Amino acid sequence: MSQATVYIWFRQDLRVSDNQALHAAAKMARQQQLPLKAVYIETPLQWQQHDVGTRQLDFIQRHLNCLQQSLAALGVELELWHCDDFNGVQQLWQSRMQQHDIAAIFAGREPELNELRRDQALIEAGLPLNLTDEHCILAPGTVVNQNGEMYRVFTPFFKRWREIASAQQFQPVKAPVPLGPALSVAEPISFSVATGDSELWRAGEGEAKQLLQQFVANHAADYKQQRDFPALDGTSSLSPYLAIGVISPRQCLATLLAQFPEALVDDTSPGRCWLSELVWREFYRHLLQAYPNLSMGANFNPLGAQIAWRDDQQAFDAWCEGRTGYPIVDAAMRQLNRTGWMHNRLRMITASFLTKHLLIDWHRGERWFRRQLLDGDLAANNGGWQWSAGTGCDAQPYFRIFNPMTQSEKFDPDASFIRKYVPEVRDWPLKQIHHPESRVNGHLFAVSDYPTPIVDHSAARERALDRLSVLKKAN
DNA sequence: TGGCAATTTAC
DNA sequence: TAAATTGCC
Repeated sequence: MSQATVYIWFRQDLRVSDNQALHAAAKMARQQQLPLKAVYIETPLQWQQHDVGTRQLDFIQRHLNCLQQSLAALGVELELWHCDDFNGVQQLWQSRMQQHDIAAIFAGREPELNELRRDQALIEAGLPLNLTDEHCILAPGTVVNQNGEMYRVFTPFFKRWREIASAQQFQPVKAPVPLGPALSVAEPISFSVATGDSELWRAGEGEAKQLLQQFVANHAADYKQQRDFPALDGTSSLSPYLAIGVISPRQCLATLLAQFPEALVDDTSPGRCWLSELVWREFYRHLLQAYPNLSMGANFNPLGAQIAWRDDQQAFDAWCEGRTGYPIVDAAMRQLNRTGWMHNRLRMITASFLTKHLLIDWHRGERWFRRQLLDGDLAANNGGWQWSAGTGCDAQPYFRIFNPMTQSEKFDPDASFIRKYVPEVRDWPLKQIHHPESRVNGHLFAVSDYPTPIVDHSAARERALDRLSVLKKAN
C-alpha cells in the first residue's frame, strides 16, 4: 500500500490562520513525514435540502479559490470532491480509504444535527476523523450552570461565559509554515451547480482580517450608539465571513481585546457591546448542540406548535418581495434580496412583521432568509427567528409586537435608508414615509405605484395578541 | 434588543 | 397640559 496521507477536510472554517484542524494536520504530517492533502466536498443535494442560497455558494466558491492559493503557497493541494449528500460523503471516504491508507483526517466540528451525524457515522465506520472546535470561542457544553445544564437565558450565560473566558488566553493559532515547495494551481475550484452573485463582498482571508481590524479600530467603541441605525455603517458586516469561517470568532475576540483589554471584566468597557454580540452567536450555537431537535425545525417552546399560523401566500409573497406597503419593512426586504445581507435591527423588524402582523409561520421566514443570506447560518438564523416569533429560548414575549411606524421613526429618522431601497416613496414627506397608513386618508399620495399597507397595524396587533396567547406561560 | 394607554408627576 | 411612570398585553 502507498504511503499514508494526512487529510485536512474543509467544510466551514475556510481559512489557513487560526485553524486548529489545519494546524494539527500540518504538525502530524511534518512529524511523521507524511503527505498532507486538503479536501472540500461539494454536496449539492444536501445544500438544497438545507436551503443554502446560491449567493452564499458563490461566496464559498470564491473563498475556496482563495484557500486553494494560500494552501498552494504552503505546498498543499486542495481537491474538490463531489457527492450528492452526506450519505455519499461516507461512501466517498470509505472508497478513498480502500485505495489509499489514510493516516488521519482533521476537520472542524459543526454544530448542526445532520453534520454531527455525518461525522459520527464516519467515526463509527472506522475512519480516523479528528474534530476540533473552531466555531465557538468556548466550545458548546463548556458554559453551563451549576447543575451542568445549558443556560436558558442569555444574561447569566454571558456572565458565566465572561468568567470562563477571562481566565483563558486567546492566542490565535498561526498559519502553518510551508510543508514543501509552493505548488502552482492548475485549475480553479468550480462547483458543479449554478451559483449566484456575491460580488458586493470582497473575498479572501486577508480582506476579512482587514475588515475586522478596521471595525475594531474605528467603530467598535461607537457600536452601542450606532448599531441600530441601518443608514449608518455601524455594524461589523463580518457575519458572511464568520458564517463560513473565513475568520474565526477567536480572531475577533483577540482583536477586540487587543484594543479593549478590559472588555471581558469591565461592564463599562467600550468593547463590551460588540463582545455581547459575539457571545449571542455562541449562545445560539451552544443551544443548537444542546437541543438537537432545533436543527429539525422544532419550536424551542413546545407551545409554539399550537399556534394557528395563517396560510396566506399572497401576504408571504408581498413580504418576500418588499411590497407590504410599510416602507421600513420593504426597504429591509429589498436590501436582503439585492445584497444578500440585512441589518440586524431590520431583521428584527421584518421578522416581527411576518410572524406577528401577518401571522405567518416563522419557519417560512427562516427559510426565505436562509436562501437569500450570504451569512446564512442555521444556529443564528433559527435563534433569531424564534426570538422574534416568541417561541425561542430567551425569546421576546409574544405580546411584544414591534410597531413598524415607531421603529421607522426611531431607527431611520431621516428615512435615508428607506429612500435608498424604496425609490417610490423618495419624494414623500417624512411623516408619510414613517406612517404609510396616513396615505389612505385621501390626499396627495392616493396615486402611487407603491402599495397601500397590506394590513392595518392596530387590527393586526390585536389579532396577533389573540392568536399568540397560546404561548402564555402557565402559572 | 417594546408598545400602549391609563395614571401620576412636573411645570 | 405635556412629560414621565406604571401595569398590562
